[in-house]
Amino acid sequence: MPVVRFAPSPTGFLHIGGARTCLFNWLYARSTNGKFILRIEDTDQVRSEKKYLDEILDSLKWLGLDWDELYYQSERFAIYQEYAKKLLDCGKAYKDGEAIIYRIPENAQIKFFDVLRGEITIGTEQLKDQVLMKSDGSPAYNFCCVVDDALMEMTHIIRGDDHIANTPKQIMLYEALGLKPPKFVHIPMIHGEDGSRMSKRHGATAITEYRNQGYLPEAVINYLALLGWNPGTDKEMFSLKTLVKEFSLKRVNKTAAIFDMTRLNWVNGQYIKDMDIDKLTQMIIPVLREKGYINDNYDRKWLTGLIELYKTRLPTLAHFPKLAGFFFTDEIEYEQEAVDKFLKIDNTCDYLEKFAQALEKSNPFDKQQIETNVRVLVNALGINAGEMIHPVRVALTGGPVSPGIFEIIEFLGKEKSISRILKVVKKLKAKEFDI
RNA sequence: GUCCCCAUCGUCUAGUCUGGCCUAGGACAACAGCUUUUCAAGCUGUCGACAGGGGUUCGAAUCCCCUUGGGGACGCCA
Repeated sequence: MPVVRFAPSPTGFLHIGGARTCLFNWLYARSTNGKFILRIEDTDQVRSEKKYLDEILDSLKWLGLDWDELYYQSERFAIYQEYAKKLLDCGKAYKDGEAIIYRIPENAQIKFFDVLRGEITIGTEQLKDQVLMKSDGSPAYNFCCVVDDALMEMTHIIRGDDHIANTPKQIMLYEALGLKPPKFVHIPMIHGEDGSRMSKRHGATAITEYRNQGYLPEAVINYLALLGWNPGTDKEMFSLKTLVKEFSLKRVNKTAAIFDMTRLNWVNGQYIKDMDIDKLTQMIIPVLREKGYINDNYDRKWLTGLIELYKTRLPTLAHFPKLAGFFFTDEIEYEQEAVDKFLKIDNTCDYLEKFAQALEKSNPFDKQQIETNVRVLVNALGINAGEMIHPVRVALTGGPVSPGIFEIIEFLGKEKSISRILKVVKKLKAKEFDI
């Protein structure tokens, strides 16, 4: 039975690259009926923090990646000490103060087989003696990693290819301890736009940031899965469930991938567009609460309808309050450019007043009736509907872009729509828009 | 600097192992059109790549070598 692990260090947030490494391990385990172990590498007592641990665990749960067993290296120091002593006793390691150091054999070639890359060879002249146990009694990474991977009976180590250089060091320790090495699978890293390793300066790297920005876990998973893996078909929408069905290590590639936010946005938008409307509403409610746009008394049915209007326009959940904010506040910020283009036109005031009258007469106040009345008005005036609609849109929303104007008016309501239009007429007459 | 890894459209990639089906396919982006009250969505189309040079072969994106380019590792961090 395959056994794999993800081994984050709680010295920082769960990184987008770490999340993908975790995903590939998890997928391999779940697709092979194997075991997925989460091992917290908290050996650095100073830099490890509870808040990071909590954040990592939360992020994994949010992504839907569950684990079968959980270990903390900080609870296993005695084990590492014991194994270090073995190496000391047989002369393969020596003491330097309190520290225990592994002696690198001279003039040897270390070979190992990487599942993706084939055989990799490194001469031991490249390596320095390795610290096994530090002077403070804590184990060094390459050592406790080997001990744990062996004791936990890992069959495959799937990790970033930045670990290739660690592998020969670890291979030597397996051999020195008489333990059987697992198979190594070094997956490519995720890079930023400039082609270097993804880091903060490339933008958001922590999974929580994406969560806070309104990305859906399904979208993040889908996007990440296709970064370095592909199904060999044109299919590109994958749930965790379908990934489990189709994932294969054989289809993981060797080249680093550049993280493309634009594509993530597209994937996220696809999920939002196709999401169950009630579920989507449920997810947007907290976003609106946080903005102070709604409190406990809101019209759920109205809100659901409104979100329906916007769901094809949302790269992220956070875009909803940005795009539809004018429904929730009367303090409209008028974009100067839109004002200049659509409001500062000869007959605007007259048109707007007539439009308001047409709204007044709309009964019932729904988009069909509103449109009918407006079309009649437009015909009577002998103008194109657009000449009327564009100024109205700016008056109601403050900007030149929105969903269909008649829907907007229906959702805004008769009173608000009319008062906003008349307010703009007033402003125009008072020349308040002139700078 | 030393060692290691990698190399197909701007980006993610298919094709490479098992050479011919590749006048190199798909998706995102960009651009154009349809629709139309704007935007989005949707549909249609356009632009766009085998890093370079040598081999091997009847035939190379695919195999080999070199060059170049990019990345990573060289901690009592993980």
